[in-house]
Amino acid sequence: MFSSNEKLTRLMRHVLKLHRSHVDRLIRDYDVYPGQPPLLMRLSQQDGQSQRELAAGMLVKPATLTVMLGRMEKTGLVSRAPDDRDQRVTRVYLTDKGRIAAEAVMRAIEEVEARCFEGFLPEERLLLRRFVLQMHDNLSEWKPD
Amino acid sequence: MFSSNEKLTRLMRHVLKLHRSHVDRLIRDYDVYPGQPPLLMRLSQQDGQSQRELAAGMLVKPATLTVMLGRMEKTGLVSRAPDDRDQRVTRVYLTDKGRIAAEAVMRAIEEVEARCFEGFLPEERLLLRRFVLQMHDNLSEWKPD
DNA sequence: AGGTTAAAATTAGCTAGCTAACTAAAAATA
DNA sequence: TATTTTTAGTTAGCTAGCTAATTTTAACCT
Repeated sequence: MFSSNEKLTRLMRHVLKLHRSHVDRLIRDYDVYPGQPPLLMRLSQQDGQSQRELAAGMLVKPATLTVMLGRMEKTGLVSRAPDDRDQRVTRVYLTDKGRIAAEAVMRAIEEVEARCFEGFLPEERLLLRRFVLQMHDNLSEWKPD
Repeated sequence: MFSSNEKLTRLMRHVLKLHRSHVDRLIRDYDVYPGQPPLLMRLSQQDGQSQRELAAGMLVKPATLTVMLGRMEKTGLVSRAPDDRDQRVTRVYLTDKGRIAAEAVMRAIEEVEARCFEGFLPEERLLLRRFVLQMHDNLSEWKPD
């Protein structure tokens, strides 16, 4: 299915697509849509972050988050409240429903991740991480000529 | 920036995002939008494929392609014509403009790919491919319990 | 203090991807 | 042959992501 001159990045894209669709399937009953798991994870690690902080942590643009949070507020997963000190910033909180969803998401991710790296030795996992980090450094240090 | 308990898949997602944005930047002058490079590459390898074949090769749903091709027809990168034998199938062809864009895309991808794997030994590349293939197999053989 | 600059969030408008429901043509079958 | 089933493609409606422009509030600076 994947010939050996197939670009590795294409293969990686496909793997991540599978990863995401598995997670989606496992949390289908929680009103959580495909892009939202990372947000729920971050909020359950630290509740009440500003949208800017969340966007930075999720490597996503603030505008993307604005729309996403609007939807999640509507489905009752999060609530928003302005910061006391700085009226510009909006802080985001998990609702009870959101907390339940976040735990389901956490379990789902752990499960998919475990499957994904089944058969990997610990040192292979480390090596893989080193490779991906090197790819990251190669691409992020690259200023256009 | 990426703590060692950060999920590896998240890191991979970020790397692919960088990869895509670099390619986008390099082809900015050819009316080619982010999802279109894979399509142009496939068509330049074999012109006149059916939409179904293209969708399967790109690992994308046919409905996605319908919309995408509509846009690309409008920007003049591709043309569509019904198959002679089977009136259900639509075949897709590169225009002259599309062929020029496809070559630019090819150069851009090669350039980014080269950057991405700079400093990798050939055997490291192979090892990485083996890892990613194993991830792929782990996730695609997984039938939900 | 008052005017300017910077920062946080939103809005508008686009592309990409999905699912589900539909149409039309070909193939299979009774 | 007539009916049913399968296949290719489209349409509608959604989420996710982006950029660019706008608004509002805080910070800065003379």
